[in-house]
Amino acid sequence: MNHGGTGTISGENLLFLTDEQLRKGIEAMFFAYRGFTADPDRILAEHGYGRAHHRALHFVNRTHGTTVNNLLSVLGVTKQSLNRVLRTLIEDGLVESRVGRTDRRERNLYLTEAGQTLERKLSEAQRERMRAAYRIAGPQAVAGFRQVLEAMMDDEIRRQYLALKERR
Amino acid sequence: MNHGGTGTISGENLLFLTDEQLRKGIEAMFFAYRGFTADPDRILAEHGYGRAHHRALHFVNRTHGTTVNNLLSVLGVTKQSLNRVLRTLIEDGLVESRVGRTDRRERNLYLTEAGQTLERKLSEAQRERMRAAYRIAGPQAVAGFRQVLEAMMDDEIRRQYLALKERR
DNA sequence: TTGGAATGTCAACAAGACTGACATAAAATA
DNA sequence: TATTTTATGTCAGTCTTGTTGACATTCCAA
Repeated sequence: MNHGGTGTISGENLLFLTDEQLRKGIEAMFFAYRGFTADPDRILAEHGYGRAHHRALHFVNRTHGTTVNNLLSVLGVTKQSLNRVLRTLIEDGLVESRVGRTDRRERNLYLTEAGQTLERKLSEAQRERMRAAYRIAGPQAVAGFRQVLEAMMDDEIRRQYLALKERR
Repeated sequence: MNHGGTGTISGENLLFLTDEQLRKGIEAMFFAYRGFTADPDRILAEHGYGRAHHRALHFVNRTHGTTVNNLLSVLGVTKQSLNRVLRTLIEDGLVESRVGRTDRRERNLYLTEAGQTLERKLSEAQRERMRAAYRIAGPQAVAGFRQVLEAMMDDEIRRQYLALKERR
């Protein structure tokens, strides 16, 4: 059985990919994702919302005026599922849905003042944890973190992620 | 507005932590987790199972003879929720539940042959994606990846993760 | 020996995902 | 112009997986 060190000397590239190393990565991903969502989850619960609402708020804020269809492909859920979430957010006055100018079938989505307030609160909590993790791990680790995550995405999703990443 | 480079020169440690950088990390985490679960999800669906079953199989395999209580704290769900999943796995002959020897209130959990077969199939699919991502990103990136993930966990969870990590 | 604590099971419910069917309005096209 | 396609929304029903509450069993310590 190979040792499991994370040496950087070339030649270890093969030894490196043991099932043990991979398993650790898998478990780290599982446990870290729990931490990743923990803080927003607490805030959402206070408001009677769930993770689905957070995702919608995040991406509406991210791309002001996005259409429902656009949001669907980013979130990777069905329109029925998204619609339920979106409807409550609109009813509660956090999201505004305007009929499209050029194509009146479309709905352009925007956050209201209240929506922006909640979104900021959620993302600030999530950023704070990410910031702490980044500080502990250091710049070089962060670069590696993002590289591995990007390589882990499905091709189609990575395309969307990269397009989104460059915006603004 | 600061530039967003991931430079390694010391002194950039502060510039580095812009909201933009943090947001990219957050979105990368979100999209990557989808990829992370995609392959097992497909296999599970064929068998009529969900992610909860995968998690149970993984950790029962990981720590043979573990108790229900032990599993609960690792998985972070209620015992009732876990019990439903566990019951179907036992009924389907993938998991065996033996009354504890020293404490007969406890149940010790084991994978059967069939359980091991499915677990291997699932973890092999997940490892394969992780392996591909690791290969693309390189050894140094992987080290950083794990460092950031570990820093992102809740303290209690990290404690469990590290204890689990050292096993075997 | 008895009452509390630990462990596990059963029942009922809720959130949020899914599919399928269908309605409406608008755009695109034949 | 008539027809088809597209974008969106809604209703109904199902499934997974989380929740709480109630309860049975077992162990241990007062």
